[in-house]
Amino acid sequence: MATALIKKLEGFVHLSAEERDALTKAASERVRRIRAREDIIREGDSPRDVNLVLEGWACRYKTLEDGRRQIIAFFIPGDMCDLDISMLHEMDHSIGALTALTFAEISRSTIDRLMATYPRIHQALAWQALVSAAVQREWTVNIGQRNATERLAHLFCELFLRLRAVGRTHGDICEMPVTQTELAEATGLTPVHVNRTLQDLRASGLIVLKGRELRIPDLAELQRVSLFHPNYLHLDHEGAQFDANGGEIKPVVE
Amino acid sequence: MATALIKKLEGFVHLSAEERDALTKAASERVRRIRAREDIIREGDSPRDVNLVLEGWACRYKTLEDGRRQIIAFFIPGDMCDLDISMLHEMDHSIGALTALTFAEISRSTIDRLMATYPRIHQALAWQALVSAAVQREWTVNIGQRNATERLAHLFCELFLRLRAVGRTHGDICEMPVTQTELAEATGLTPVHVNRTLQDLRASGLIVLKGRELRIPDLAELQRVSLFHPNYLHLDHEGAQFDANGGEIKPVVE
DNA sequence: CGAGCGATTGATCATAATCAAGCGATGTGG
DNA sequence: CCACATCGCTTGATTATGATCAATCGCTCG
Repeated sequence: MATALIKKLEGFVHLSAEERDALTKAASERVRRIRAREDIIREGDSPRDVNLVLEGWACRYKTLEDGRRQIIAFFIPGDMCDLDISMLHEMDHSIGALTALTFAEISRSTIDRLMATYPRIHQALAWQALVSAAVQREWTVNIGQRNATERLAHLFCELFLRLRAVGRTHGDICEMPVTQTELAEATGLTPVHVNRTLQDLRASGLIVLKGRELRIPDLAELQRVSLFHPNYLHLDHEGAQFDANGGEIKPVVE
Repeated sequence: MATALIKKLEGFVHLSAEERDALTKAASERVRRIRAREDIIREGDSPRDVNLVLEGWACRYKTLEDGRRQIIAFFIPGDMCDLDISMLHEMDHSIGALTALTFAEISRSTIDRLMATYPRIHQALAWQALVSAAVQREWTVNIGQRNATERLAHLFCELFLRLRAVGRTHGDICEMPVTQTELAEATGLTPVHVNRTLQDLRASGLIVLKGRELRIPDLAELQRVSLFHPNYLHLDHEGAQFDANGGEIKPVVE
């Protein structure tokens, strides 16, 4: 089921029933399940299919030869790993599961057919690729300029909004199935320092984090302390002009 | 003149004379010059044309409301700023000149026509977009995991190789027309610390940096100390199968 | 029950930030 | 042509954020 992807894309453009079906079908072709900590693909491998996360979380990461690891991106349900990386001969990073993971392997040809047949899907996927790039840029800012508290708070804001965009929040609660070590790897901090910073955030009432669940009692306040601005997520239905429900359809521009 | 761009793209695929002409023509349509520190476009603006750097350096950056600035990317001659960002309604970052800058404004329609007419150009530009994304990822790793010495050394390695790919090196020398403050903004360090770290790098003979010129006496050694691996730049003529000089031409896959 | 993992705590250390001042080159206006 | 302002670089002293090292605790699972 590609409900998360469809929900996310519909935040950009309304899809027709046919288009939704086509996406669902593509995402059902080949469904794989792996356990937490297994890799989907590793640095040095040659890229194969496009992977769509259906259930669970994954991450993109790079490892330095002395073992330091940086998580470069989190993938939540509805996220596609590298729509077009197949043009490169060799992966320059790895993708691994953070939790038990269900994902769809979608072949290059299926994606191509999908995009050729349904210009709106092409548009929507291209838009998602742009948003992913914007997220990557914001991570650079986050690690480069924000202190530990801001970094973690900012990451929580981002993940909460992204989860909400795929219908994975319940009120002010979302899942947060990552270890403190993984948060550390994503933010460029040490696990010990993440632990202490989380305690600060909890003590100030900004987050309620327990087990694999995060509650954000006051999102606006958490955004304020982390200097978070959601503009880079481009969540505001920008593709309305391409709607399935009327509105002109601009030529697909890539 | 789009020689830098052409040189760079030809590191990926050989272009025909006609294709080179088409690129040169597109890059001559509208040439603009601005002074150092002026912006090409600012966060909040709506994206317009594609900008191609012809001469000088520029950067992509984001500013936090309290004034902290992170440089997210450097643009050197031959670099295009956001091939396809026009799909977004609003810039989530700014692009500014680091030096006196000459750049070509290429309209969306010209780019589209170029890519539609010349599949190899489409391929090559798409490849460049992927490389830019890979560079962005590596910056995340750089800032997140490397210490000050490694970060600066790594940045120098990257810039040197990118400059070499556009024919802008002379032996082991390249231009480096950025201030220490800008290096600080790019690496997430303070200017003071950049200054001291540069002194260390100079003292250990790894770099000779003076004025706006950088010499790297032993690139392999600089790569070693910065844990630099050039794989993410994908410089290895990966698009040979799309060559103008024989070789099958695969369908454009975007 | 023991192993292993993730979270937590304490103590200490180090890298890098901050604050403040000075230097040298460049450029400009009186 | 000199005085002065500016900018980028450099230096010193001090501070602080976050890293490191090491150990413990609680929980789950085989």
